Amino acid sequence: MINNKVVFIVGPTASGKTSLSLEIAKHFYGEIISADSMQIYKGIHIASAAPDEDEKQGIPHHLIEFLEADSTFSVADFVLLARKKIDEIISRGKLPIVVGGTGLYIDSLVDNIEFIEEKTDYELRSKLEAHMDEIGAEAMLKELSKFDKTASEKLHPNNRRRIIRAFEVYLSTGKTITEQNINSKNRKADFDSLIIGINFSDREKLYDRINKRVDIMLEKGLLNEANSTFKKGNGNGCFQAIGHKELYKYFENECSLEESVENLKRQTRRYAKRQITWFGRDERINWIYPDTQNNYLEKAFDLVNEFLKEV
RNA sequence: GCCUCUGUAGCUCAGUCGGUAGAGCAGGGGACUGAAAAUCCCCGUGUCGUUGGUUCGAUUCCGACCGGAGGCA
Repeated sequence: MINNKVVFIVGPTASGKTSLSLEIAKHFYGEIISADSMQIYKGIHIASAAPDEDEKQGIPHHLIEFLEADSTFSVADFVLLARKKIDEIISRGKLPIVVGGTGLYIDSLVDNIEFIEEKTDYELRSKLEAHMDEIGAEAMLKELSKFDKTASEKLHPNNRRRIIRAFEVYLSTGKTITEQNINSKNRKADFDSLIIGINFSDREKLYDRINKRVDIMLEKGLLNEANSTFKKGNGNGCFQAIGHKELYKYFENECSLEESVENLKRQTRRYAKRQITWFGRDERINWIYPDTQNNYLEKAFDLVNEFLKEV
């Protein structure tokens, strides 16, 4: 009987996911699949904290730095690619380890969310954006309520992006986003998941790590890297990444380097907080705390061992 | 040493003609199904420097003391 088992490692940025995943990969004969919406891109190596060749320690890494900077990408693309990688790794008799901080990607994979065939229609999207600019978000919500009351009641008028998405789905498929969301959960994943979460009991410790990591990024040449994307960004793809856009203000002489760096650190801290909120609601996650458990690595190994023993 | 200004939320500061106080930033909580490192929502109790006095009642008025800034010698 073939065991279809996948280990997930999640947690906020700078919590130590990469090094934990390497330890587990070495110990359990695994390969790593990144579930990170920014590490997929080329050109932001430092800002996205993608592992260097020597950091990878010979462990195969997948879905890292393979997309051009301005390429569009979506959760649906991620799930498709990650599924393929999981199957490949299992067929090689190795353990797939999915590592990342993008909660939406992780959940969609774990819960086997089935996305519809239709690709994103960017033309339709910009038309809808223009339409919203004209008539306003409130009016759009009212229109939405005519065909999808559930969605319209859940959406806040300021959340323009999601209102537009609700229209996109309806106009391109004829089904409401509410229906689609229900249909997307018809089948469970055909693999078993163990989710390990890393977090710090003391948030300040995590924030310290974030601040220090940004300093290290600067030493590694973050300014040069950011300068190479400066003025190329169209707000899509990797240009949304925290790490470059905060420095643009400095390049434009709108603030000092120090202010830019402080802002960059703050944005990263806030991002970590959002990640903690996202993962916090998932009761399947087995949390480990490096700052208060000095045997946290053993604990993680135990979790994986037990998981692999299960039939 | 004397004079003036100042001490209110983690920070910068409002304010109360005496009825125990509120903004911005920081921070916290939450949502999340094709842009997700994105997008969006909600949240302000603090010995009003300390201590005496006046008062029914003081953070607010008066005195002293202790910090801070400036001026005169």
